[in-house]
Amino acid sequence: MNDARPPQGAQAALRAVRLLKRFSIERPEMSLAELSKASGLNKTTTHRLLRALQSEALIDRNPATGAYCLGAGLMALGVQALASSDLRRRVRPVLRALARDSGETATLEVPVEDSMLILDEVAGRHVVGAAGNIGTRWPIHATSTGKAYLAFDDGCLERLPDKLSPVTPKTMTQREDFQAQIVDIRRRGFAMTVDELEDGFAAVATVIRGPLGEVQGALSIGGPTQRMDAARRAELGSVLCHAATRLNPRF
Amino acid sequence: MNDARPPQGAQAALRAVRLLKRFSIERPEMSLAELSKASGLNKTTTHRLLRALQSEALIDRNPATGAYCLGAGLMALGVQALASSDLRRRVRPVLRALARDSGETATLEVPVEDSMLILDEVAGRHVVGAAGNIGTRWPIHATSTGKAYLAFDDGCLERLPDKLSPVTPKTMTQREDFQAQIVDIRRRGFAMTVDELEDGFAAVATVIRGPLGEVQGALSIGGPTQRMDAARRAELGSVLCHAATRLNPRF
DNA sequence: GGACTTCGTGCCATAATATGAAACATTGCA
DNA sequence: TGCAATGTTTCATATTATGGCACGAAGTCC
Repeated sequence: MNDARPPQGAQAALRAVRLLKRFSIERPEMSLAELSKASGLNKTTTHRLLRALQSEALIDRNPATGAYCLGAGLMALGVQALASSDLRRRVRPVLRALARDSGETATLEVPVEDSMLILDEVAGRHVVGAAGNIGTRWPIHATSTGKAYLAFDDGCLERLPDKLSPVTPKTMTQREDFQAQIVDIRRRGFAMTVDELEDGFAAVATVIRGPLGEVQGALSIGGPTQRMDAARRAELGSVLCHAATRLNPRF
Repeated sequence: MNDARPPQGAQAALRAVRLLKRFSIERPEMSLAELSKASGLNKTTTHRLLRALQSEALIDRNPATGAYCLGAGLMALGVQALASSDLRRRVRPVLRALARDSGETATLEVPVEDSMLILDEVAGRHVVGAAGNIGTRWPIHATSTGKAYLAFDDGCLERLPDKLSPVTPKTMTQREDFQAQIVDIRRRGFAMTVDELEDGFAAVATVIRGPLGEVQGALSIGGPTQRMDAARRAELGSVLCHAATRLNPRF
């Protein structure tokens, strides 16, 4: 939906944002040199941008090591963003119902860059893989929600990186394979992954649409592959589509 | 702790960040003209920055109205920031214990700009005012945690805005009043507010220190003023100080 | 139904702004 | 003690961001 055309005349702002995005769970703290090298920016430039971000509390420093890390201001902005989106609030009760009725874990996800971000999650009855995964991001091509986006959101294919790295042996890595699946997904109304994101994990997903028919997010139900045979996937997929339809303000 | 010296040579980045901060709960969506006026930036400049932010998914647009709002990328960054700070993880069990033992609500807060941000919260036994306040921000001068910061974090006084607007009739609004309190707070080891943030609400708070003695955050216990007479406040304050000490890695 | 306002967007000359090489100050390591 | 790596500051340069202006579209008021 929201394509990202290459802007111009805001290089510094872009660079600053990209610096922030360099941080990850694996690397929550980075030195100036690391950041500079990783982002390809001059050391001085990096330093100046970081200083600016720090003055706005988006960047903090470990007082012991002097390393840079994400700051409290970002937490505030993130929470603000979460609170602002009424999507989460609207979908919350639906997630509960889905989790209750299916016994599996239900999630609400949106695309960010080339991955799917878990916005909200309600664990199912079965206590298997369910954990606080809110905020986790998975490759778009290895998730059921990602596939749903690819099938139903025009222009989402551009989000797919050129190189599709496999997460499990079953992960789809050829762009052509998607073309075939997309037809099925559109006809069926929902997407699925089986052992493609994690071995032993399967999920079904579909998209939520807004008043103008634009895609606002994706719902999924997922659980152990054993419990998710073809018949059950079809059943859950149908439940999912029904829920998504009721979330559409046009109905 | 982290003072914000005026940076230079990163104007564009700063302006972009400040645009993001213009959004609030009351105004989750704004038009270009509004943002431009509110931030004092030229319309063209505002537009260019917003475009850049949008391309990075920090800004999104309401497809129906075309209004700007905070984007999913910010949620991702915010969650990332929350996950990165091990502060929350470390303090979580302590909050639980505090809430359990006292029956009141315990929070973990950090300063952002001129307010205190609730990073985490565990509701007490009594179901009174406890709600999902994580992400809420309160004026630094009207909160117990804010006072604790003012007393124990050098240079935090600079965070105090010149004009201290009263939140309730009891809110302290004179800078001089703080000077007197700060001495008491330092000797006592914890700060308190009674009916200053909300009528009928009282709380005690103290700070958590890191390995170098630097202030990392603030803990609070709060509840209805009726239950929080002077004796109980002293008792809870003592409990709080004990908990804060145990959180210090030097012990 | 036409004149007017307000909105987002594109263009472009200007100079203010951000840039990066180099040098400096500190700290940790050999 | 010397070496290497770090974060930090300075400064001349031109790249980059700026904002005035103009355009098309959508909405509003007579």
